[in-house]
Amino acid sequence: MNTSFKESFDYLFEEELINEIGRIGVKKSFKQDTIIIEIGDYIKSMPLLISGAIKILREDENGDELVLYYLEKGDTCAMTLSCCMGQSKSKIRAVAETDVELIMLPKENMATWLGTYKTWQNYILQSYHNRMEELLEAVDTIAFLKMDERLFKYLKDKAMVTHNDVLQVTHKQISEDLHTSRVVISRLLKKLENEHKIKLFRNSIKVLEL
DNA sequence: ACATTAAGTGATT
DNA sequence: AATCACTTAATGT
Repeated sequence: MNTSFKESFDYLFEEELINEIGRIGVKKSFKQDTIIIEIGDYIKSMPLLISGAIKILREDENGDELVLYYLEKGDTCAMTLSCCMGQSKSKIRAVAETDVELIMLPKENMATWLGTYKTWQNYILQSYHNRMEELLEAVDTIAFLKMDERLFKYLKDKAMVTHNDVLQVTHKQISEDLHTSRVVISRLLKKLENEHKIKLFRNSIKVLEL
């Protein structure tokens, strides 16, 4: 396999495992905004994220979306893990937030590796732990924070995963991610701008306070 | 020049 | 916080 992969996982796994992943894994790329996993998909392999960021969404019966959390380099998808264990379908949608590179591993291997590689076991358990934390954070955000705080957190998160304080996004797109209306977003963004936390442009927003 | 899309705003619920 | 109705500004054809 290639060097970008090693760089990403060097510090996580022993050499043997790295080599095995290199042998078995299949590298895939996704362009920005493409859907990587759709709700209802059966999952036959699990992804390891090498570069880029992935947005994890939930959707209700009307097709309205809500962003749960982001995945970054070195992360894997906990939904995939639980899908691989059981035989259930994906209950979330994964969309490439930026251009994405990842390695697909057949689900058969990830089960056997749990026994053979200590570092792998650690990684999987740790991933579950992290995802769980992020999920709780997402619940807190939705349940306890007001819309303006949610919005600012959303902007900061987005700036974080893209490593760019200038976000290429319209008010309408934001309202869809946060499951609210465009007018509300426009108003709150205006307020944030007056508080000098952000700067507004057409089709983009610069985050000033990170 | 005209149509389309993004964004701003007051009023109402 | 959501919705309506309307305005203004930017951009594409």
